[in-house]
Parts: sequence; C-alpha cells; structure tokens
Amino acid sequence: MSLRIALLGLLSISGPASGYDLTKRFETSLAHVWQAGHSQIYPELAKMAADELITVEAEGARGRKIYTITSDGRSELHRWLTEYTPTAAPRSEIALQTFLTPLLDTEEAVALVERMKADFEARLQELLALKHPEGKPRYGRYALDLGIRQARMAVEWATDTIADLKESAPPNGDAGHATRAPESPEPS
Amino acid sequence: MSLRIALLGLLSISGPASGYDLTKRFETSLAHVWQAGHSQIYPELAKMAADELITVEAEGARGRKIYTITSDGRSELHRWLTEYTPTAAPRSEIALQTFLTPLLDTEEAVALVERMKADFEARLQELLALKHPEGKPRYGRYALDLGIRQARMAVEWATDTIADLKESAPPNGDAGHATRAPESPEPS
DNA sequence: ACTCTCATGTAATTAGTTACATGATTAC
DNA sequence: GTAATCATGTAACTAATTACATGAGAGT
Repeated sequence: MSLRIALLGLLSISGPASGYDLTKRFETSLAHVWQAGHSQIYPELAKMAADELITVEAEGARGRKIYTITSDGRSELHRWLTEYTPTAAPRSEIALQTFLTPLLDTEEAVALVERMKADFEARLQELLALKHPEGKPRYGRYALDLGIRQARMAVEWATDTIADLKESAPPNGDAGHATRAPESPEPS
Repeated sequence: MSLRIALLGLLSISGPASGYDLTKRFETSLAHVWQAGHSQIYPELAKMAADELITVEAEGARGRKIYTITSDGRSELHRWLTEYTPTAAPRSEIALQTFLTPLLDTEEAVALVERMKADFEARLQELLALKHPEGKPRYGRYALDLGIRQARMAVEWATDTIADLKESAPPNGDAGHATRAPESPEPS
C-alpha cells in the first residue's frame, strides 16, 4: 500500500513522470523515507493504471510511458494522509542489535555501539548537507527535520550508552572511585 | 535473517523454549524491537533446526517441542552482533506521511501532525511504564532507553512542526505581527 | 458437556530483493 | 564502433501477513 502512496505522492508533487523518473526520485528526494527499486516500481505502476489511480497521458521516446495522477489517485492519496494512522511496525535491525547487546562482553559491546555511533554521525552529516541546498524551503523539509533530530538523538544515545557500558564494567580493578555500585547483570 | 537472530537471541537470553513460548516473548519483551507472529515463527524454527542452529532437547505435553540453542547457533548470533552492520532500510509510514504533509492544506496538516504527536506521547508513556518494573536493570534496557529518547524526540518534533505550520499560514489575515516573512510554499 | 487457553501447524496472498534480459540513444 | 547511460521489463526467491485448521488439557 505504501509504495502506491509514495508513487502517488511523487506524481502529485512534481507532476507527470515515467517509471524511470520515479525510480530516480526514490533514490534522491525519497531516499531517507521510503525505498523501492525499479523492479518493484514498474509492476506497481501497471497495477495502479489498471485501478485508474494514474493514466498514461503521453508516450515519449523509446516506449517511455508518462504517468499522470487521476482524481481517483488524488483522493486515494488524500484519504491515506488524513484518515490512515500508521502502526509503526517495530522491525529495526539496529534496535535488535541494541536489545541483544548484553550478550556480548563489555569490549565487544563498546565496539558495537561505537560502530553504531559512527554510522549515526555519518547519517547526521549526510542529512545536514541536504538542508536548504538553494536556501529555500523544500518539499520534505519536515521529514528532513525529523531525520536530523533522530540522528542527533541516536548519537547522544550512543555516547551515553558507551559511557554506561564502560562504567558498569571498568577495564581494571581500580577501586579508588567506588562511590557507585556497578549494576549487576541479570543472568538468564 | 533477522527473525532468525531474534529467535537465537531469545533462546540465548532466557534458555530453552517452545515455539509458543517464543511467540509470547515476541509479544512482550521484544514487542518494541521486532515483530513476528506464530505463523512465521514455527516454520522458521523448523528451518533453524534443519540448519542445526537449534535442537529439540525435550518434548513436553501435547507435542510441545522445547528448542535449545546449539554452539553453531551461538556463534551465528555472536557473528551477527559483532560483524554485521545493519543498513537501516528507510521504510517508515510515519516519515512518508511527514514527507507528504505539504500536500495538505494547513488545517489538515496540523490535524495530521497533532494525531502523530498524540501517538508519540502514548508510546512514550507506554515505554516509560516498562522502565525498571522491579527496580532492577533488565535485558533490553539499552533498547528501551533508545526507544524512550526516540519517542521524546518525536514529541518535540511534532510540537515544533505544528507551530511552524501555524506560523507559515496563520488562520486570519492579522498583519499586526508581520515581523517575519512567511515561508513561501514551493509549488510543483 | 462446554468453553477457554494452550499449542502447533499449513495455505494463500502481498511485499520486497536480487538477478536476469533486452534494446535505444548519446558521447567519444 | 563502442562504451555509458537511459529505459523497461520479467523471474526466482525470501519475508511477512492474514486466514484457515486442528486438537489437547484445564476449569466449571
């Protein structure tokens, strides 16, 4: 369903386009929001045309089909935006690694979270670079803002988690600052 | 692959269990990290047993099979945690709605983001309730911490976005505080 | 006897990924 | 002419959802 909505959204925002154009837009503007390759997009466009959410308005060079959103498509899109509440299906590999972190010993756990932190930082820089490329507000700026905040939050989480991991199992037996009881790990 | 890892993780953390037990644990401890129903879990366990990542150690009442993780299973799990870097496949319906928000007029957009905000707040309360149920640290506490920070960040984002939406298209033509130029929307 | 929860599975469908296949146009 | 990019598709496979199906044991 959501692929359909993403395609309708792109056609609504930037006008008629071919499957190829839409594939490119998934790689650029939509890249941080929804992913889809051409092998998924072409068949979906055909189904959407069969359902009359879009039509082939023109055929360009070498069989290039230019799709245009129909009023049925627009109302489907509008209905999804105003009536549908996403259920945020929790399926995140990062969260899963995070969940399972206590299975590793401290050094490994620290290495894992440090790797994550580096990824979050890279992502943050990438998103910051997208901000106002020509100094004007763009479609997707709220999504971009959300992504930036998310990345920043994740970096902070990683920093704090690394500190916590190091603190709860210090590398040497130095008892000079034992003012805080180490949290005991919970065995199975 | 990740379902497999989640199952290995549960078996590693809390010891031998049946498909039914594991399904229950997906509903409780893992609920905010990875989702799977019994119809996905049973066949996967059979495949994992065929691959010798787990074994049937005991059979309980009414055909209940108790699975135990093998050393192959443990090393597979360990390898995934230490070597595999998740690629955070961006596929979020909430981010998609966010991205498409500018297609709505201001009132509708505000209503949408307010609905999101309510959901984020509910989620935050739900997660906060899971914190230290018996006052002691638990498996999954880093994941829980990440989830809580995420929910809090999302609430803040929603608050700021609602304000921004209202500001860039005020409900009445009051020019008394026009010290700030409204951001011009970018047409298709 | 009946109902509820426990407990395990399969079937059908939809969504998504990876690999295969083909041909047109443009730039060198 | 040849290589790169444009452009569109199909096939095979894996992952996930929804629905169907069945039976055992426990409590009333």
